[in-house]
Amino acid sequence: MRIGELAERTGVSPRSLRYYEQHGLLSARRAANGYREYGEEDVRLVAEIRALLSVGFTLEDTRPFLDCLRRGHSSGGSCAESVEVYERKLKEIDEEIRALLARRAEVAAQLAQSCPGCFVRG
Amino acid sequence: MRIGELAERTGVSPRSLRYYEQHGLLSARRAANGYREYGEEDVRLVAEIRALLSVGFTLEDTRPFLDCLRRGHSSGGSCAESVEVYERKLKEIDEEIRALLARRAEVAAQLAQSCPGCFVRG
DNA sequence: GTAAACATTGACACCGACGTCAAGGTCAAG
DNA sequence: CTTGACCTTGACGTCGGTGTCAATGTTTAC
Repeated sequence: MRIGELAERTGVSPRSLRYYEQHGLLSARRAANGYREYGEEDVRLVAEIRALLSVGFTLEDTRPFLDCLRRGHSSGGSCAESVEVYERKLKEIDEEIRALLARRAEVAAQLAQSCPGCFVRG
Repeated sequence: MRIGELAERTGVSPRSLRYYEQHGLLSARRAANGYREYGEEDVRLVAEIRALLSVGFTLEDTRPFLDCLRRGHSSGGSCAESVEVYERKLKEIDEEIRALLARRAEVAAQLAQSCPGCFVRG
């Protein structure tokens, strides 16, 4: 399968696939003419990348999951390294939520001060 | 007062002050030599910018607050336009919080599936 | 007089995941 | 042979608020 087909089957642009490869997340053997050649398993790898990106992981975060799949695991998250990433991300998200709640309180307080009549639900 | 003094008094770099001016948030008359000349009121304006940036406003968001102060109001938030910005920001923050909570749930669910033994507080 | 500190404008660098364009090679169908 | 669809690499643009450097002019202090 060449890059166009993989792109179509995964819904990911060729540009992105090359980008993933450039960062060592995907690999492809080359045909005689220099074209990238992918196998069926790459569809799964790309799907894993997208699933993780969609929940806020960075590309770098996805690396352990791909390694895990390549090692033959049926789930990318079933390796120790992946679990560590999960837990780190949960911590990061919790921290972001806390920061946002604090910001919300500050903004609401400023609004209340500037505009005593304005009612702020929350 | 020249830019260096204003920078020192507000704790904002000269670079940032020029950037604010470039985006029409601050203005300065020019001395004969081309140097920017600021007045006392600019200290207040810069403080307003920083206060708002620190709670997550963009530079553009601060514009109504500065206009409000220039119109003579003692608080930058006591004009209708500013209140609108406050309310918009609260909505944005609430939306971000909701999105983060949703992401957290997704990540926790993925982790639970990959690693049934892992306990996730929250 | 001269060095240090300060001012000016302009422009590049950063971060991340791409979109998009450029300039070209490859290949199947007509 | 030609058109057009597909592939290649390389490089710039995005977004925001600066840091930093360059090259040059000004003021201040000794």
